[in-house]
Amino acid sequence: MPRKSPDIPSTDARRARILAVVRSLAPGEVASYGEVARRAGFPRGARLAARVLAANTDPDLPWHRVLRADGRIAFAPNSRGYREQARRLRAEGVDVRQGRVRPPAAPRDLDALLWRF
DNA sequence: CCCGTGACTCTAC
DNA sequence: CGTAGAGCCACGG
Repeated sequence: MPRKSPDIPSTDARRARILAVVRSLAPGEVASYGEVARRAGFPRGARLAARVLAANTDPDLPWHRVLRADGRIAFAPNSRGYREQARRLRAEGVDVRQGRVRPPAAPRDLDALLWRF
């Protein structure tokens, strides 16, 4: 018999897609919860991504490469997870300052680029 | 079924 | 930079 809703992926399927994206992050590469969700196909699934990580048990999952949209670590400052995440990121050469990862600098000649039109 | 609770995000002040 | 509110999604009571 036909399935009830073939179009909307089950919660399990969503969880799997989210995990796949997180696992695809290379060492030293970081992404926000929202970005992870988007890559997995869920434009508004930031909270979903967070939930999936919170429930994860796989010790090999690179969960530490996922941060808030502004580059800050999501855990409460100085909490267990906070310190652990900062430690893991630095171990990969990521620059973490005040619980925050340096955002990519804008191109120096961005203005020239825009005004050249 | 309503309601509270997050490893969230965006927009307005 | 900081706070407040609203939207968002899955879960558990």
